[in-house]
Amino acid sequence: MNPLKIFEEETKKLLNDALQKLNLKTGIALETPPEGKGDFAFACFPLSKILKKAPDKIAEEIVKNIGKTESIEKVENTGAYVNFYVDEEKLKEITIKSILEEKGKYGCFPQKNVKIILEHTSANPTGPIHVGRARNPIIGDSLARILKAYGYNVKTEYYVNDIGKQVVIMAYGEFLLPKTFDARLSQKNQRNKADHRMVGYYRWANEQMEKSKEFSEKISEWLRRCEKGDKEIVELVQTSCKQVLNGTKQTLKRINVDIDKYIWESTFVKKGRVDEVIGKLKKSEHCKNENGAYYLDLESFGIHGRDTRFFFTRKDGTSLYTTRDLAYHLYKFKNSDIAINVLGEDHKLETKQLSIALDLLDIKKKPEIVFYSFVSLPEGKMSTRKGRVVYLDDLIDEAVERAYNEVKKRRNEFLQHEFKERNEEQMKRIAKTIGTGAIRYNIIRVQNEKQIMFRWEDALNFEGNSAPFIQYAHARACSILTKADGYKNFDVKFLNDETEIRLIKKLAEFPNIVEESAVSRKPHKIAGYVFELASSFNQFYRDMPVLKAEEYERNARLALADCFRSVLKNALNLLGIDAPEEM
RNA sequence: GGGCUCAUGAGGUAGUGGAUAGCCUGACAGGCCUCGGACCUGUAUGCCGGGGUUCGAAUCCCCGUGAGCCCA
Repeated sequence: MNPLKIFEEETKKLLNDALQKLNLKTGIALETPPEGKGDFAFACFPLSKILKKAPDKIAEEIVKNIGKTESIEKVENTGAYVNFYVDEEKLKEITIKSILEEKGKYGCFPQKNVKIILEHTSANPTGPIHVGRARNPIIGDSLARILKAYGYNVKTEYYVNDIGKQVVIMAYGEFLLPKTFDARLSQKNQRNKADHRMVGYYRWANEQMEKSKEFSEKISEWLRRCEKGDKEIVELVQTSCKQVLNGTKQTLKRINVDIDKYIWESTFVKKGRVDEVIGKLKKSEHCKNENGAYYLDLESFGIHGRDTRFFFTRKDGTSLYTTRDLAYHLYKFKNSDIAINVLGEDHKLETKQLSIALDLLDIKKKPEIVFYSFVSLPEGKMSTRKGRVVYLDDLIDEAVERAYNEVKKRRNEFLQHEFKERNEEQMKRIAKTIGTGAIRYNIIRVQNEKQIMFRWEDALNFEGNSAPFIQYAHARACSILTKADGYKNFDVKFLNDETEIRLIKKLAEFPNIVEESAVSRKPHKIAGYVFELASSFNQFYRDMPVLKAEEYERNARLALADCFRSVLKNALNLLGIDAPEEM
């Protein structure tokens, strides 16, 4: 249930009735007023023009005409605003009751029977995932969780680029340099993980290409054969890609990202889907030919300069990346109602071309794109080829290690009072929860389009606006509940402190936040909410003793703490961040 | 050169055309040492510049400046 919705509907109805009595016809847009001025507000400025009256006079008249109702306790105007105050007793009761009844389901919406294919990550399998692109799985996975909570049937997909120059370069490197090269690699890279091993071949082959024309030509030959579907080459390339992909999956698993399906680009060539696309595009009136290579002339679509010509075949008839991507999208639309792609900002032009080509193919559906900007280093953009990167694996290691040291230090202090045994296994688990949580949170809290400069001290921030701060609030609440050993017969009327009311209102907001975040496809809204929720709890925690309180207060406050930890856990779950019971 | 995106205290970041622009870090001044200090309170510093639309602009439009990305 959405507690606030009930009050919002009631407010709209009251307002509507009042406006009708005054013979006013206008849309009702409610705002959230600043603190201390109620819960919903209606601005009368636009009406003053129609009525030729001062807006505060109109507000006064509306207030006079507002009827009585159960849910709204008070209505008054401040200046040109009509402010509505909810009946707090009722709100408290509904909110606490909903949360305790629905538990993990609080904040979830009914199933919509709408299928979404959400493509994310889809990094070229030529090396480990680096921090520059780490936003992709984190945004994609969080968004998938949020959309599921909002009631969509979501399946995530990773599009594996196993055709194309980059993967051919890597495969050729591996082909030429088997085991002997491994020894050389291990000096630079101690991590025994397939993706970290394979990137060595990729880098080596790139160096050779720059040095030798012959080498470069050999790669081109392989690429041609690969694109034509030459069995031998395709298999070699796929074997290389699979190794890298295995490493990628492990890395993603470490940050709680699990992708439902891996779709191989080559399958669309094999199954003839790409040829179908090419055939249809050739029939378009915008199709032209230059030396045997086919392209679409996009000038009439408002694309100028060199981008006007969108090539979809080469001279030898083989397809290009975007052509194959078109075939992939036809598959997506066949299998879903909505297709969402999480892509780096470098794919913007390509996406535009794809969308026009879909029009020409008479496909009404278009993919929705969630773009994000890169995380860059102070010395420039990250590059796997140049070796100027911070790998996600290294960042995770560092974060988990730092978290472990913190946990150990704090536990030593804490255990002096608690006489508990220190458990190595448990500390490691907690460190993982904290370390990976910190990474996910620090990336997801910033809006996608903002460019982020990677700095170790920011990425590993454990204080203030960070995951550990939020997780700690959860652990605190859990600790109180464990010590209390249950509660019963609580009555919400004992929750009257300012900090208690504020916390309850925050809890009541949650379903609205999920909705906003899902509809706008902006996961960072959840991150903002989670922080505000934890802050509200900390203020309550400071002012209101729970365990030492008198029986009635104690029970009510325990119920509130219980609600808090439950909602916080649900919200963190939408971001793929674990909520530890101890830290 | 053309296109897309971004610009908010010292650094970082939120902000739905509407009320006093929130928050984090750092600085300074405090509280509490509690139910587990990864806490809480207060102070100082801010909407890139210039036009426009509007009763009202950080938010929308135009021009400029700077950064990122793409195409050449």
